[in-house]
Amino acid sequence: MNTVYANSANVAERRLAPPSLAISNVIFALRPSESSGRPTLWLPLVRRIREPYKGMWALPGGPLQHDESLQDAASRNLRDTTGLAPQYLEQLYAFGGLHRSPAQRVVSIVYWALVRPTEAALADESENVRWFRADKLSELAFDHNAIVDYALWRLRNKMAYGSIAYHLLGEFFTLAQVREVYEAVLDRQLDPANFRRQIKGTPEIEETGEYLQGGKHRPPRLYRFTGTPGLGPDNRSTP
Amino acid sequence: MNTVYANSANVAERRLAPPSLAISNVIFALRPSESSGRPTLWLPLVRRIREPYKGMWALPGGPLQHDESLQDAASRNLRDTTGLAPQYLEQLYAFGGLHRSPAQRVVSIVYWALVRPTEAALADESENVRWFRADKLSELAFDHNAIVDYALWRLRNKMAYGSIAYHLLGEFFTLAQVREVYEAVLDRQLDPANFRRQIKGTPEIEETGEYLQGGKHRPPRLYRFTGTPGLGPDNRSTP
DNA sequence: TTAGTTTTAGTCACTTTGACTTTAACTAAT
DNA sequence: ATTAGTTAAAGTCAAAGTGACTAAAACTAA
Repeated sequence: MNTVYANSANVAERRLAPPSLAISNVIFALRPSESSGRPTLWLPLVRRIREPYKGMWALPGGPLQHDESLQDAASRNLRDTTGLAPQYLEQLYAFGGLHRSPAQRVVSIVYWALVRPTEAALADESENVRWFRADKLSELAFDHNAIVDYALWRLRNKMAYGSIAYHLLGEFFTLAQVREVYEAVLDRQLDPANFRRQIKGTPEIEETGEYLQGGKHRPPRLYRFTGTPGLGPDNRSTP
Repeated sequence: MNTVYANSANVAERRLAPPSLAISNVIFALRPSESSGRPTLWLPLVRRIREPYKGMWALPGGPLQHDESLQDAASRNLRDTTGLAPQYLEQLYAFGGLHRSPAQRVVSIVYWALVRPTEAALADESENVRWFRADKLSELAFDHNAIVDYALWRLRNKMAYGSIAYHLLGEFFTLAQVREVYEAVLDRQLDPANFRRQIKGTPEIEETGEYLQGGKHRPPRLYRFTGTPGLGPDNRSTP
């Protein structure tokens, strides 16, 4: 039942504050690694400016406003903290352990997002907002390391099945670029020829007449993704 | 404090109150269909005894207590309302649309559960708690029809990949019984020979020396499931 | 004893997958 | 201008997996 049980709670329980509700975001984007130059996964974090965990890095997030849905809250927070409008946004999980935050009980509904590299390059960065490599994070505030781990697990999972990699790329891309996304996320090399065969088998990938010029070698053909984002219960309107 | 808002009779004030947090459960179990006798999916619903949606059927659920995790709250509610201790319990989704409940904003964190038929048979049933066929539900309270639809989608999805069907069966089962589970959930016939080949290929299925006696035909061998439940972020301790 | 039914094993064509080879098309160096 | 080097793109081949089907084995009921 979804009704509020405020009346049925006994006095002792009523004195305790109800858990507060917050939204957090795990935002993935590709950036070239400083060392190899190959694309790798990065995510933006914000520095906490108050207790608890003051000074530590944490996932962007904030309280849920009364007039916005969960998804809207995630979108807004994304825009507010990083200036990003994600290409892909999906609910990850609701974290509600008892001791996630000292003193106050917080239930965090976490979303995960994918943004294109062009957008990620424009993202606000400042003293208190910075991008980090997703696989080389230091200790974060709260349980945010575990949350990022789970988001990475979901990303790898969805990548292996669904067609999600394209949301990390621009509108036009080469098949080698798609392969680099897979290699970055799955963290292993893939055979170029076999990978190409598989990708070309998916109907959501469309050949364009264009070729990527300016490279050092044979110019690769450009492709376009014509599919739609995934289908959670909130956005099943797009079939 | 929550009582300030909850006791307020003013709807406008309640709109501004922080959303209240509730837990709901979609509980699946197999029961023989009245018509065909073949196993089909059923779930327990509770009748609402107060507004809103008074008199209508709804998913079991209730508020989140201050001293229990989300998963614990789901377990407890399951036990309280139906007397069940599920074989499988996993978070489904957090539903937080603005108008899910009239007057008050409610965010529901929904869990879904699988229970064995032996347990399901023992479940409490009363004037206000009854089991219904999952594919023949009437109009439920709130957005609970959509929630059940999504839970069904997840169940079918997980069934197609992971080894989850066994949580709807007892400790020992025949391969034909496993096939019946798949047929009930996926709602299509499967070739017995090919299905058997596939299931026998999974390492989590163990042959026992026992055979199911008392049937009308050749006695089938009994098997046992040796795998572990799925791995959400909350229960990744079992690898 | 026989007919009927389910369990269990096996066959065969077709598809998919991983490893590998070959050719095409371009740039950079000689 | 030619050649070496590199990537793009297509193709080959064997192994593994899948769907449709056949057939034998093992039981009950008539």
